[in-house]
Amino acid sequence: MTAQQFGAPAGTRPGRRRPTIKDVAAVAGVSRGTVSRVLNGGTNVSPSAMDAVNRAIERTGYVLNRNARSLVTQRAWSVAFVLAEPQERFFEDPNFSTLLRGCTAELGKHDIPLLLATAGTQEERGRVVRFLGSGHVDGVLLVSTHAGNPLLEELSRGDLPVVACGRPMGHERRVAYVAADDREGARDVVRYLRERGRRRVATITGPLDTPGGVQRLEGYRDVVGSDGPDLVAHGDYTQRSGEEAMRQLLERAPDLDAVFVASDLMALGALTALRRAGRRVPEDVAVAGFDDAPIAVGAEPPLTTVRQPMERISAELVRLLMARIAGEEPSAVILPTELVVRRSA
Amino acid sequence: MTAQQFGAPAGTRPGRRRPTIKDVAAVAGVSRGTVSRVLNGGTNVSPSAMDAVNRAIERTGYVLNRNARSLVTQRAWSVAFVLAEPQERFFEDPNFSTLLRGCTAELGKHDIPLLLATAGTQEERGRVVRFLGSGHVDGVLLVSTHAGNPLLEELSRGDLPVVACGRPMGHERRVAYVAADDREGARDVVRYLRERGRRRVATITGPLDTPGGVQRLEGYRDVVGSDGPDLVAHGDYTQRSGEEAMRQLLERAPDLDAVFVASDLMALGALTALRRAGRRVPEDVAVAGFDDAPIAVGAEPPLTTVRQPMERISAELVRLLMARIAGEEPSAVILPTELVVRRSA
DNA sequence: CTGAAAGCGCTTACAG
DNA sequence: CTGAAAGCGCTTACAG
Repeated sequence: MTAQQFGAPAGTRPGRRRPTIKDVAAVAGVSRGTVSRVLNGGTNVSPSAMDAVNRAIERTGYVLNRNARSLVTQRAWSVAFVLAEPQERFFEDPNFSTLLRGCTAELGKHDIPLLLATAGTQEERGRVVRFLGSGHVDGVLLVSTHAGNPLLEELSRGDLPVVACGRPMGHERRVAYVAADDREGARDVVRYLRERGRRRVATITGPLDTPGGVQRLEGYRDVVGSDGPDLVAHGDYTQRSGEEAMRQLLERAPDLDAVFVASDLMALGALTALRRAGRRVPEDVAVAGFDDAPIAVGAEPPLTTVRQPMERISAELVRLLMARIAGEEPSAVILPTELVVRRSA
Repeated sequence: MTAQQFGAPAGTRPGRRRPTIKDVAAVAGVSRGTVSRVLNGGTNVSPSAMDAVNRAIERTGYVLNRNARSLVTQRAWSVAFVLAEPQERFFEDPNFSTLLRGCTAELGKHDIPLLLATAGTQEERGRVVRFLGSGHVDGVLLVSTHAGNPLLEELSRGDLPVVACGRPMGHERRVAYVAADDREGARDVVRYLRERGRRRVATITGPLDTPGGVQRLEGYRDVVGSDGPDLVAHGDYTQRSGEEAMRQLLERAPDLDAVFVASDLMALGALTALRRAGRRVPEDVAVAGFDDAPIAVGAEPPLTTVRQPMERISAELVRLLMARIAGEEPSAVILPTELVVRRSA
């Protein structure tokens, strides 16, 4: 019996038919059932059968057809990474790539492929919902910063396991999530600024419909109190918004001597505004960011910032998702941040 | 006959069994074959049958099971986006996210999911090769800048359609690719610098085992000639390397009055070095980058640069891959760049 | 511990 | 234009 006997499947070179479980069984001298058992952990197979099958797999170059497996197990053995941002902003954000890389690597260890999907536009969202609903993935890693994202609503209603990156505002009870301890991180850095003798500490927040926007502001207020509303300006996490917010702050409170910015990217913008205004950093104004993005090191001067443990966040996201898929209830993981002192403050 | 009669598949709520082609057929009053035909374009089905099926699909909420389809068609209906970089560098690179976003969106239009895989470490590469070899994707979009990447070798040997982003050095004949016209782009910007009266134009190249490293240097030489080797320094596309290269250039050629840097990220580093050296940009030294990355706008001063048409690159990558999957021969697409003038030069 | 057999949800010649 | 039927490559009770 040669491979030629079988028709070559479309798209494959003739004579190169991929071996199936049947071929392995024939070579090993066992039944297909037995082969399948060793493929699935080897419970209830004798050492000798196990051995024969493994050798046969080796010899035939067999590789499992996941479609066939998925068809019967009703599991996709893959997960989706969904970026539910209305803007293209997130792709500019260094946190995004870090997270994506971390999750890809982490899932790779479990031999689970990551399907990337973006749901920026209305149209994309429809496609994504349809896709996710059609059983192609066992679960989804959801990145969506803004509160009230319709995708989060739709997903949390279905029975597809979801774990969110960052607190899913308004859905904390129903969807699992992992987040850095934004509030505590903000507290740390603002406390640090005060300890270094800064008296007029301003802040540039993220959007107030995002957890990072809200919580980092709360942390700031925990230390500074809520007096001096002139010391608070808002950005949208873009570099440009940081620059503009800093300009406003300097106008409203020319005597400020420090600023805590809710992201490194915005802090970069703030540095530009300060430079334009002729303020020296850190001599005149100390600047601290949040994230410890790669750009923090390259900034001039290098940024003092709050490090989010992105590797651990990725790992926990994947761990939680696997747990959800296995049937566990939603849970939350809050990870500690770390103050990283460089030259800017 | 209620849904309850069937056992609920694992992981699904009881009573929520997903409708299959059989249910649709029953509701429409046709055979499963007919349903399948309308699902696959509707050739050879009467208008009335077509109608009945479509209504039945609507009514039952039917959604196709791709695993079942793939099992018989031997096609995965998905493609992989493989990042074959030894370093984590590429995730820092703004081009990467832009490309990834573009391809995701473009594939989305064809309703084809993108599987993201990284092959940075030896271990990951093994996993990726195994994965790609197991028929889970119909083709791969390969991003690998360095020549002699073992993954490119392995993939171009197999019969899986591959299209590379950027010239696959040493494999131009065997693998399809799309790239920006690096050489022409470099020529344009260097010519521009000369026209603006700059006489001592230096360059900072990318690694010389990458197409961007080689070709942008060639473009520079096309205009400047190959004299003055003291005006050429090499970087590795990181910001830090750009800073260091600029430092070296200033030491070797203190009289330089312009520098063409092979990437915006490195140009950022060059700006830092120039600032430290007390040179004004563009008054003392004009600086031009390459890419027109998002950071180019935020730089101080904003960067004059060469724009790579990333949207078109993504679209062409996907188009070429689809063509390859459909059986067409490998081909190459070279896309024109565009000079973007800002304040730095 | 093992094999024979049913079945996962589709597609596609084949006959009509 | 349509239906009956085989088959894609696996897993998993069921009997032994």
